Amino acid sequence: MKKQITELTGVKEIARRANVSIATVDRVLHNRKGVSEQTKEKISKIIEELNYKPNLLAQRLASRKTLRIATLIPESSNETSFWEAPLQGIEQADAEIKQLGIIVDKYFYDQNLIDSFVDQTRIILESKPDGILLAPSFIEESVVFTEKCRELKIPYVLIDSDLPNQGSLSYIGPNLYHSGYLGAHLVSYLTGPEDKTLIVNISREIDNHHHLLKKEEGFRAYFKDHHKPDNIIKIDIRETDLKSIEHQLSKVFEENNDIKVVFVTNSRVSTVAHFIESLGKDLILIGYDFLKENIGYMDKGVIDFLVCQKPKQQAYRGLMSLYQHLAFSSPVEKIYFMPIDILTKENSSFYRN
Amino acid sequence: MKKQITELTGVKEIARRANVSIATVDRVLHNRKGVSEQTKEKISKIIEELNYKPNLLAQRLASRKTLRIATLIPESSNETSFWEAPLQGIEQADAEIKQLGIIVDKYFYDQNLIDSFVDQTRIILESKPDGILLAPSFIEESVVFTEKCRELKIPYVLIDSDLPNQGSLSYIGPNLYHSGYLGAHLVSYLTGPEDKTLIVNISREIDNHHHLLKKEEGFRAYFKDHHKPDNIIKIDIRETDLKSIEHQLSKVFEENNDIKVVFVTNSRVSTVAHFIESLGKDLILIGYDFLKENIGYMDKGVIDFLVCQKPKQQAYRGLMSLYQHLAFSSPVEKIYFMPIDILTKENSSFYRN
DNA sequence: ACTATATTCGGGTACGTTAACGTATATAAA
DNA sequence: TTTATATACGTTAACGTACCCGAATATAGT
Repeated sequence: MKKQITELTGVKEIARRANVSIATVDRVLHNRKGVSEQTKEKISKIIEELNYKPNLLAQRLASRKTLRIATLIPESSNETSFWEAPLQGIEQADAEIKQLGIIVDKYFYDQNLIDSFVDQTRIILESKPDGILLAPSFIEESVVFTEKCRELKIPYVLIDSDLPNQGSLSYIGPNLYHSGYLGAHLVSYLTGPEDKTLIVNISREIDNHHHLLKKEEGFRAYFKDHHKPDNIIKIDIRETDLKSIEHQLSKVFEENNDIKVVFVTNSRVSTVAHFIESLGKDLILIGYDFLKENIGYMDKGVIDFLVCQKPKQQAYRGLMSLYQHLAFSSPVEKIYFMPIDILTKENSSFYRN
Repeated sequence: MKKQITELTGVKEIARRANVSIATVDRVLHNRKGVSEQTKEKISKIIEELNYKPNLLAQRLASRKTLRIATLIPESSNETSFWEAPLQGIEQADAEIKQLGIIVDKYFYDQNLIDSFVDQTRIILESKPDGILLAPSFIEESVVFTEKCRELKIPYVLIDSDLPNQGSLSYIGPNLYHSGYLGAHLVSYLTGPEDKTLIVNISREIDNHHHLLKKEEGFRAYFKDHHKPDNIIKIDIRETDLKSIEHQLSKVFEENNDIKVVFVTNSRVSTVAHFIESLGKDLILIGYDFLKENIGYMDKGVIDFLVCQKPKQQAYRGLMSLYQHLAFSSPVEKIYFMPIDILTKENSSFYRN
């Protein structure tokens, strides 16, 4: 004897009301073919009326297919540990959805080797994943890659930096311009009219240099917009080893002794901190990203502010929205700008990266 | 003919290996009685070996019981819209888990009427929910309530402010002391040795005044810890209407004309902003919370910084961890301090409350 | 030895959905 | 008309777990 505790909703109920079998209901739900226009309409109407929402549990359970998502981000090098955070985000998301029939394949490339990026994209495409999470450091190569994805109808989500007009499912990351703008806003509180500000870009040409340029652009725009004198000096350092950096910095400081604020446009601020500490001057130092090294210098009082954009969350969110999209075809925000967080010595210990 | 695509794990496999029925395995898994020591041990061993993890989807699907969670927070009044955000968080979580067999019952109390709080707690207890999310504004009454919850073995999560040592499942909210400490840190960047700072507490006695005191404590502690002269004036305003506030403020400013920074210890900073704007002085104003009114004054440049702790997230997280706990008995962080976010004119539009 | 009761266990249905497979009917081609 | 072929739809096993119900066996009481 079957006890029917059946809800008043669900495919069964729809089928009952429409006087058809659940299979037919299923067909219109997934608009597969094999249903006459007439019955299709009838069923659709009932679905509407009942405001039917499928039971996600049952859906995933019954659907035998396991989804595969590939992730491609830089490996964290000994030069910067920045990419540890996104990796953690990926791993957290992985842990949460693996029990739901999703497999996450992680791929990495060397930020200094374009070829490694291209290689990995090839391997990924061969594996034919259902979705891709991508940190597109190399712009041109990424464009090529994402075009192929679109051909193959593989949805992809970008994190950390955007490729405009490339039809990604979503971009999740910073608004670089505004984060620079914010940096300048902070600086404006901290400087008098005589003080000079030094902008430091540390990056090999090969990196996604535009990242830094966007920030600098925002930074300068602030002073322009507020009609403030921008006593700004700028230095581009193209060798990312400690020695070159210190060498170049000391040159700048010899030539300018009225620098009050130093604004470093990326996470390599800790090396600058190292230099400034040895300099012994009382400067204000602003940089980017919640890295152990940086926090260390902030706790010591060498770094004053860090601007940060939750890299771990970016990756986590990216994977999750990919999952939501693939598993339940739920809508995804096309652009999700991360909040621009300001870290100081006094709130960094509460920060969630 | 049954096609068995059976995994190598799952109750079926355990049953097969142990040479028993799945019902018996189920008994062991939920350690219900009705299994001999012998077979119990045998099964347990196999479970261990296979490192069996139940399929959460199937588990929830098969479990007929729907969980009920009650939430109790202040209603948002016309004096402050602060509690709109937590309510949004509750609603978002509700939307996400309602399809998973969870019912969320929302209750509200008037922050100015203790009785309304007590009434609601009584009603909640009568409804015998499986879990409770609570914003415990009234300390003593909340203690009484949570004690009853413990007697009835109903787990509860606290948000916004903590009841120490009350055996809650979790506290999710600010670390008030540190948020005050951070405020002082910001102030220290913005003041010279001669400048005075005004602390403004706006709150009826009936509110959870300790909230403000904790912040003030942290604020003062900063100056002490850093051996800075604390040119601090403080004012307690016990009438929360605009008129009283302006009256009291103007008195203070008449008596002190060297005030440089104003630190308001809660979200009512917008009323102070209104006053300061009319005053026409170039002061630095720091306050709390991402409210429309406050953001308005920040955009106008009257409020310089807002400290904020994601009230929406607090409620969302609280409900979700309650759900995770009840549905899957997953572990819950006992204390989850929210990040202490710094908002300025330039990053507020990217903020996620 | 025979009933009464407790203990231990298996069979089987249900949760809500998917999808393979089969059947009936309509339409077109011979 | 017969046969092929597409179209429309229904039946049913399966996903992995929960738990009711009853059967088999053991133990105790007379």
